[in-house]
Amino acid sequence: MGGATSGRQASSREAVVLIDGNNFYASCEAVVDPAVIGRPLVVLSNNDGCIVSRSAEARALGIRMGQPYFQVQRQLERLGVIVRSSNYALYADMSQRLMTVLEEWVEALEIYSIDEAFGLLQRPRRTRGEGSDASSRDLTAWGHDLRRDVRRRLGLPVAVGIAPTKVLAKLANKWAKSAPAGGGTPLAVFDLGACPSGQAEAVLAATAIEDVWGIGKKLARWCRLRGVAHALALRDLPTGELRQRCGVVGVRLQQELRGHGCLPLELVPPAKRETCVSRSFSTPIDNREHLREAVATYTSRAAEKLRRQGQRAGALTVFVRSSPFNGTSFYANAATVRLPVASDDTAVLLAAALPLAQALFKPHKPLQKAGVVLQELCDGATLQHHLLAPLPPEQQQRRSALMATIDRLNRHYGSGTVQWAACGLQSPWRMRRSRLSRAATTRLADLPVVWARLEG
DNA sequence: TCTGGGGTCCTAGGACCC
DNA sequence: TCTGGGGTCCTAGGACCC
Repeated sequence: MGGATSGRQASSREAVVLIDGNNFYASCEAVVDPAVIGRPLVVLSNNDGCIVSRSAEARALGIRMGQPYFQVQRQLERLGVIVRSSNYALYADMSQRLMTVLEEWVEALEIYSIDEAFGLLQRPRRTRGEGSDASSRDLTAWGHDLRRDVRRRLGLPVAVGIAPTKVLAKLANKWAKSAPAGGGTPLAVFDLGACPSGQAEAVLAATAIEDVWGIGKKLARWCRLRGVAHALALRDLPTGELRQRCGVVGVRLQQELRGHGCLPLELVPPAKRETCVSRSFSTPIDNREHLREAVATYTSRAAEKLRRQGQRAGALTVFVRSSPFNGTSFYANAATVRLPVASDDTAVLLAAALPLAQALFKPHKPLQKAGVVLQELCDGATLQHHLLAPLPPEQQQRRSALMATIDRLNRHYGSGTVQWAACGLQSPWRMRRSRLSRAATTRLADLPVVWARLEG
């Protein structure tokens, strides 16, 4: 078993708060290009594949999340919707700024994803003579202050959900963002923990089972068949039955719905167990050389991530697949190698990955996607010297210094400034990002690189 | 023509050991 | 002769998340 955990559970006097960015990617685009404020805008996934974020105005036009772009391209043009390729450098930077602000507002913060974080804070004690209204007003007012601060400093809209547990905080946050039954604007801040119990139950009863955190497609279908249509019914389902179908995960979820916290806040992100880089190709790959280039590119990106995380990999998997959509015979395959000694050296990882790419390629099986997964990750500081090490210690140190220099150059002058020859240049399979926003909050040096790609 | 990417956790079942 | 049963480790696959 692992060592000490960094998790922290809310005490009975504490509240869990979930803060997340509304339409985060679309909102980031509006921050760097105020001309789009108030206009319908969508952000596309990698390769300009699907819609992954919509401004409120785009939502109001009935544009659906996850919809393939090519299916709605015409419609978007007709409606005058602004379309952006995803700009992860921008979103990651805005995310970091957001988290920095949030840290000032809570006692402990768990960064849960690029656009959301859980926090812990003390629930104000009720003084004599005050009803639940007073306590509610306190944290709700706190939430509105926080929203104003984030809006003023970053230009981002956020919603705030407050409750005794994480699952309930997610639910409260969803409630805060949904429009009230009679119409009107959403609350933006909602404190479930301050409601009288009848009112809290009404909120649970109004939350569709599909909207409960932890209930995905499969479990939602089972719940519906079982007559469990909303969060309240799930909360009150016999535990034995839930355990049968969903195991401990389901039981924990139910406990959290009942207000008994069993998902602690992870205050220090746990070390990654694996790291993956994968992409779909802009055009299918039907040639061995291109697959080698793609796998080399993903491997060197994965190696960079590994070094940034301060880790080494003990095993490496390459996977490939054809398109699942075009009806012809589907091909998917993967191969794994163990490294004799865990490594974070791009050259070592390339030497392991390229033969796998070679072996996985099949003529007449055009590939749509490939990826590299680094596994059996361990702390980079340990395991420096080993009897089986391929290089003597002083040469290993020179390799590490070389990697660090390459990483510095790429960070400073833009990704791809220094790269391995095996990665190829100007290859036809590289990602499509035809509508990338230009403005960057990150380093100026990134700008020429972006432009060069667009013009090339 | 064109349908995202990167993770985690849990369980079941087999191999192996004593 | 007797052919048990519990533990651990590993892997594959399923389900979920944003």
